[in-house]
Amino acid sequence: MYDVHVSTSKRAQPSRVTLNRERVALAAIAFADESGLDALNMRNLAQQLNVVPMALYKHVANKEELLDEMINSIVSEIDPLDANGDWKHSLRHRILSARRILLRHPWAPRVIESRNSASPVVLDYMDSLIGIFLNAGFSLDLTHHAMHALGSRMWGFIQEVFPTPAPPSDPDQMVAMFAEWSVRYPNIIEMATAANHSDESTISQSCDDQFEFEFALDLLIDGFERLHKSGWKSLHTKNEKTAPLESVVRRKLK
Amino acid sequence: MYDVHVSTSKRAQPSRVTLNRERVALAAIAFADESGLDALNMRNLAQQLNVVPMALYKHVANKEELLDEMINSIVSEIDPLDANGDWKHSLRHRILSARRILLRHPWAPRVIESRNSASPVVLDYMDSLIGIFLNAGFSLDLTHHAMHALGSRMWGFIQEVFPTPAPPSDPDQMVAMFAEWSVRYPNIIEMATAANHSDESTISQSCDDQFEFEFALDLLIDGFERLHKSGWKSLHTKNEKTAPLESVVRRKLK
DNA sequence: TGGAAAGGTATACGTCGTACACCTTGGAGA
DNA sequence: TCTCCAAGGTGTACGACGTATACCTTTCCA
Repeated sequence: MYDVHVSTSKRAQPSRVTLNRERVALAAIAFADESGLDALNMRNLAQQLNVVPMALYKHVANKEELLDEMINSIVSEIDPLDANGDWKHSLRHRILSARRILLRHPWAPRVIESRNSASPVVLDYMDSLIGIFLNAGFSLDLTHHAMHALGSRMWGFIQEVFPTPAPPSDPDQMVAMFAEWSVRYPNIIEMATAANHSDESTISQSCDDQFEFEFALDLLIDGFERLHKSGWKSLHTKNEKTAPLESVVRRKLK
Repeated sequence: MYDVHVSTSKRAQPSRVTLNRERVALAAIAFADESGLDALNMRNLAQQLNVVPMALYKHVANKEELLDEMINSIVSEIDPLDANGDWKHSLRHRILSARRILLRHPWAPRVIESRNSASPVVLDYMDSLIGIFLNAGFSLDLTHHAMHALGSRMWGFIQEVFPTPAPPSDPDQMVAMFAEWSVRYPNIIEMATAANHSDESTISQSCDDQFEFEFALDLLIDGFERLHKSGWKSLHTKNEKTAPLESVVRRKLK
């Protein structure tokens, strides 16, 4: 599987120009980049490729698989691991590379979150991140918790839930809204308008997503480092039941 | 708006049993809890309420609005802010309360992430979290970045992206998979089976989501505290353009 | 040269959200 | 008491979408 363009011995490449799984995925990515994920459906994509909708099903089993393939394609663009440098740099670099790619494909977070199992390409990426921790001497459990703590940030994004609505364009309405919000949501308003109240503050209306991302990422990474250096171990009570995978495998192997 | 059950002076409550926005939302929540979000559609929900699908549209404009209302309903269950106690406790308590509610409604994260603007109920909750920081003396910009850093965690969840697939139930297949993965994803396997390799480790196969959540939450909260105590200010270059909301309001008000 | 496999096509079905026109019911004002 | 009207429920139908199924076409190897 996933050997998309090896030409098998059974059959050479057909001379006729033809679709394949990769070309379909790339077209889908381009289409989603341009027209948005909601506009991406099998009919539109087929039209884009000058083909009838059902033709796509010769290359992907269904739409879910198409979405999987789109994610595979962009995940494999993430910068490969550079072995040089300390773990903090490697980790940070890898994650920020993932982020750069996601910024080019704004639909990707939604698609990633809707997947329900990881493909080999995705597992490769996760494995490499885990490897960064383990090679730096992190304990297995700290590594485990660190990966969870990164959450979707390890994919280069966090979902910004509930963006506050954009202020209305009509000035009168804006003033009305401002007045109402000042009473009902005083803290939101205070924070949102901070840029003009204090020269020390750096918040602006259009806040810098990249900065926010790195702020949280570094907070976490520094936290990991501190825990690691202090020899942190979780006090978490041990779950007695044996891990099913491991136990069965042991039985079979002996 | 949102005055769902005030009885207007124009018309008393009809004696006939009748639907209203709230009953529709509650039925939708119950249905989604029981049958999953995918099974929630207007036809099924109508059937649940012994009513024809189009009847629902007398109470919600469309399905999106129904989803909004479902979120409103569960967000307003979050424990109210307790003024006593220090900010860390208040913040932690509020967020863990949100989490408890989400655990009862597993569909909620997906719905929350699909909303594209915050309702008043949701803004109330955000305002109260911001208030916790500000009342503790946090600077406006640190508060701002802290809110972003919490990300979806402030709603009591993080999306667990790409859960590794469950091992196959057939033991032979499981062994095969284990062997393959050990080669291709050595770090994942090492971490996943850590529980059985070391008595010091506390990782088990079914890892404790609640622990992971609190681990990351506390890591962030401790980070916030450290930055606050050290008088942290962002070095982030100031965005010169004036905030549009604020500037227009100032012009109008003077 | 034949035939099978790969790849493209045509038609059609089921599910879903929801527009639109309609009917029913129950109180408020005459 | 009658009337009317608005709130609320109904029935039908349409368009968008994913995709099953059967079919046709091209290509290339045996």
